[in-house]
Amino acid sequence: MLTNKNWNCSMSRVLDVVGGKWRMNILWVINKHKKVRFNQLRREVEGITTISLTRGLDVLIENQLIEKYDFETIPLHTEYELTEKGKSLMPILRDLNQWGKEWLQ
Amino acid sequence: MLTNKNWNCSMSRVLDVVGGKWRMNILWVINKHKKVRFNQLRREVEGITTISLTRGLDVLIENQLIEKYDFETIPLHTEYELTEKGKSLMPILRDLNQWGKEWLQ
DNA sequence: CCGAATCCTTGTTGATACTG
DNA sequence: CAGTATCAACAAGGATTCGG
Repeated sequence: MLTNKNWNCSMSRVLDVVGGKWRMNILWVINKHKKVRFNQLRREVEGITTISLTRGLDVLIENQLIEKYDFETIPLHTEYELTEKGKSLMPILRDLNQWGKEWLQ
Repeated sequence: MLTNKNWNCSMSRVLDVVGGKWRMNILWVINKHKKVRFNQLRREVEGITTISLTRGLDVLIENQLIEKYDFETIPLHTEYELTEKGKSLMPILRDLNQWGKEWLQ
């Protein structure tokens, strides 16, 4: 998404990680539940499709904001959970959300 | 960009406004100068082209985060400045930037 | 149940050239 | 100086189908 490395602030990297259409919302819902399974996530992030959810989770895992736990059972069972890094972003997400409520009706 | 209206938080609208590739950086530079002209902005937002700058400014003006002042002289002279709404976002941008520095090397 | 693979549509960004 | 017009390239998102 973003490639320019010469900026004088870290905003570009931040948006690389959480700037997509769904990613902040995915984080939001995971945070609400602490641990959450794939299909529950899909139900609660309203409007998301399985592929967008998969891609969003992939990016968040790559950047270590969340962790995936794979129980190798049949049927499959996976859980997603915030890492410390992910948790450290939540206060800012709350502020952003609050700002949106106050200023964007 | 974003169209889903049913989310249980305002994140989607926030990203509509400031989620683009350059927009937070444009805000950042405008804030640094208080008032700034087009070409100065283009020089300081490193890597941006005139068209991307124009588009970014348009979105920010539409959403009333910045204001444009047009001095109808020859040669042309314009200035951009943050509105109260734009200023109200700056603390959060600072936090995001700081988070990026701490967690994304 | 939890996804991956494929194919397709749309949105975003950019290069270049040009204008009042 | 401060943009616009046009065209091109690519990334993001989505529908559907398939598999362990």
